[in-house]
Amino acid sequence: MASGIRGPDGGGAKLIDVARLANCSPATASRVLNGNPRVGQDERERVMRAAAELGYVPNGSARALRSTRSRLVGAIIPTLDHAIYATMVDGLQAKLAEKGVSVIISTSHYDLDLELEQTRLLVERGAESIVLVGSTHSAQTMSLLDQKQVDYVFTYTSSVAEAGAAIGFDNEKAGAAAARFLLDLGHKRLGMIAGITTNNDRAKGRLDGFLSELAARGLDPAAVPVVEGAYKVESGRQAMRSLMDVPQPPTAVFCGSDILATGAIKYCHEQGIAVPGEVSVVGFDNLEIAELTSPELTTLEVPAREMGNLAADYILAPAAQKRYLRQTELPIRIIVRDSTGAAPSQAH
Amino acid sequence: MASGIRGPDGGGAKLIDVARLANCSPATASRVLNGNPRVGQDERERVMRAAAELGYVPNGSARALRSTRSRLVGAIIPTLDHAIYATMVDGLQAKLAEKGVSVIISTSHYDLDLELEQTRLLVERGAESIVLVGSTHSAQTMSLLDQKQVDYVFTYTSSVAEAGAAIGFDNEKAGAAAARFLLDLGHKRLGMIAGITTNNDRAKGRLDGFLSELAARGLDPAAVPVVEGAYKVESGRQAMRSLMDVPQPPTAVFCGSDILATGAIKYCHEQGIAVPGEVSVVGFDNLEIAELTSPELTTLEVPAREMGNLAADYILAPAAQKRYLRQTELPIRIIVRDSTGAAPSQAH
DNA sequence: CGTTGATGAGAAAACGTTTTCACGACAGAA
DNA sequence: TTCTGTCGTGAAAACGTTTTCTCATCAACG
Repeated sequence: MASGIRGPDGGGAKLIDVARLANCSPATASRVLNGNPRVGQDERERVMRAAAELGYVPNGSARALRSTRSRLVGAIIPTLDHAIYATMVDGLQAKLAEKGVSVIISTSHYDLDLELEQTRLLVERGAESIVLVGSTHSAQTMSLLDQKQVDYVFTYTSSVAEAGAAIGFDNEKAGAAAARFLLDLGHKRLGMIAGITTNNDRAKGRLDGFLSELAARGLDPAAVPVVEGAYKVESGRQAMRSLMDVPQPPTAVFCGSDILATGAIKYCHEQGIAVPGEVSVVGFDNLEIAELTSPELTTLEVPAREMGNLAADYILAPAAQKRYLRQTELPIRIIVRDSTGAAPSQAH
Repeated sequence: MASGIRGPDGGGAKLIDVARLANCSPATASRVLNGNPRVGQDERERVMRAAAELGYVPNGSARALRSTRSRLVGAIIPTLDHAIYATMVDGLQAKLAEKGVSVIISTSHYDLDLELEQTRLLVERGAESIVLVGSTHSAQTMSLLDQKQVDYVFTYTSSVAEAGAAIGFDNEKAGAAAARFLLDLGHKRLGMIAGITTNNDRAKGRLDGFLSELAARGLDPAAVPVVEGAYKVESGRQAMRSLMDVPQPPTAVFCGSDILATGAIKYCHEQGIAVPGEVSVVGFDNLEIAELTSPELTTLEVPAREMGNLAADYILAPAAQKRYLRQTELPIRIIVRDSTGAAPSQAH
């Protein structure tokens, strides 16, 4: 009881215990542990040894409180159940972990009010930056971030806000690229299975880009059948049915996600509709499953991991460099496989 | 400059600002905001109004420091790139978020030393509980958790440590169930494509369970061909080749993951090997892709989301109840689809 | 030899909460 | 009336760091 020093068994040695054992002040111990160079060689070694001996683990809350740097980043994504988001977070986390920054994750389920709540919680936790998906967010969310001076990054989009960054791609260009690809194959009757566009600028962008490219090529966008569906195989299947079960079905269908495309192809199999013989199908995302369907899926590649990596780079960049990184538009490649082909010659 | 109160524009109103505006002490303001009932109705309302007006967001670091409760949980998984883990985390996060608890995520890439490092970081951040995958962890990791009194939960396993909890299933039983299923179909020549078993008690358990069930049924486990592969489609494909490209190939192959099984089936397609005509294939996980292969995949269902949910329940449970929840073994269902069938009649 | 500047170290304040303690008011019991 | 107990409130300590001062010491310089 004589000594106030808690042993390694005590549940938690504190900085002052390290200092005592190293025979120096807490200030010096702190400097050593934070790599501050203004400290002598012998002190440094004594402190390091003491810290190791006590199994010292700093208290992050105290550190964050005093230094106002939490080394915490928040990420709010719609769901982890979709590989496209999980992979982005994986890339984000991997890059940040290298620099000792941790990621708090939360899911919004495409609900902007929930997103606001999650944002508030992340700000409360001291997140220094927050990664968001897309560019559509509630005004309150944005003003909260603004007010609390929390840096933020939009992903999966290239449209940047006044502040913050956008690391992603242009969904409209992507939709247009899909249209162009199918038109160049000679298709005249096109359709689209889009993701739910409500509060989802990515799904909306792909749809808009697709339709305006068709318009630019002289087709009437109003005549193009469009069905929206949640990102589930089954909704892709049903959407395909409503698209195909008409007198003059489309000869090419662009899907806002590989999941939807997979469902669409599944429906074709069931109905004996030849892909790409009767109908070409284009997906979006280039998930692992795109290589598993038969025929293998033509799709647009989304650089999910790369967005995560680049978001991390932006977050870690010194303030001076941020302005050069804040708007990063990644190219979208089209991966041509076997689910697309030339338009069938007029059958009807 | 007269007032010390920072407006909502100031970047951050503090508790004392709220108190001033509400004309009370910080102590009272704190009590109100934490739902402490011992405070008058009128005070309560004044504080709530003041907090709302200032857009007050508490400082989590200060709160955690003083109260020693961070409301933070850590999760260390091998990778987010595998749906089985991403879904578990999704389930975990969803349940915890309901109670205002945040999840810090980090990935170990199946490396126990990396895991130790991540653990240290999570402890430093003040994580009150840590969710781990499997039951194989470095001694240092376990002693660190023990020493710092951090509660922990193993998942994807049913083997519990001295302390902490295990929420999962018995991988050996699962492997045995797969063996039994195939044996009952009349198969005599079995093979297995396992995940990498190094440092992976789940992969090892499935393999062990599979082999010992075969032994129990009179087959020689040493004669059963086993190939290990990383959880990639391509390694499943290659593994299947080395299994099938022999004089007397197995008539049934158990794969430690649907990903591997998918690769196996892909190889069979390429080689014109009939599934399940010539060889039956069983997967593991019941991923979404199990319904997308042709034939659709027979597989063992892993309750990933449920494990996440139950881990959250355990973490949130009051200490008194924890002992009843700490060992939860979930049943493993076998989902019979079309990739399995009776053993072919002797051909050779 | 006195002055200056750089260097290494410690004392103490500060970060923004929560919590303990103490106190006054007020109600009910004696 | 006086005592006892409950209730609502505030003052101040405490949480474990980092950071700002301040102060020696010592080398270099004029």
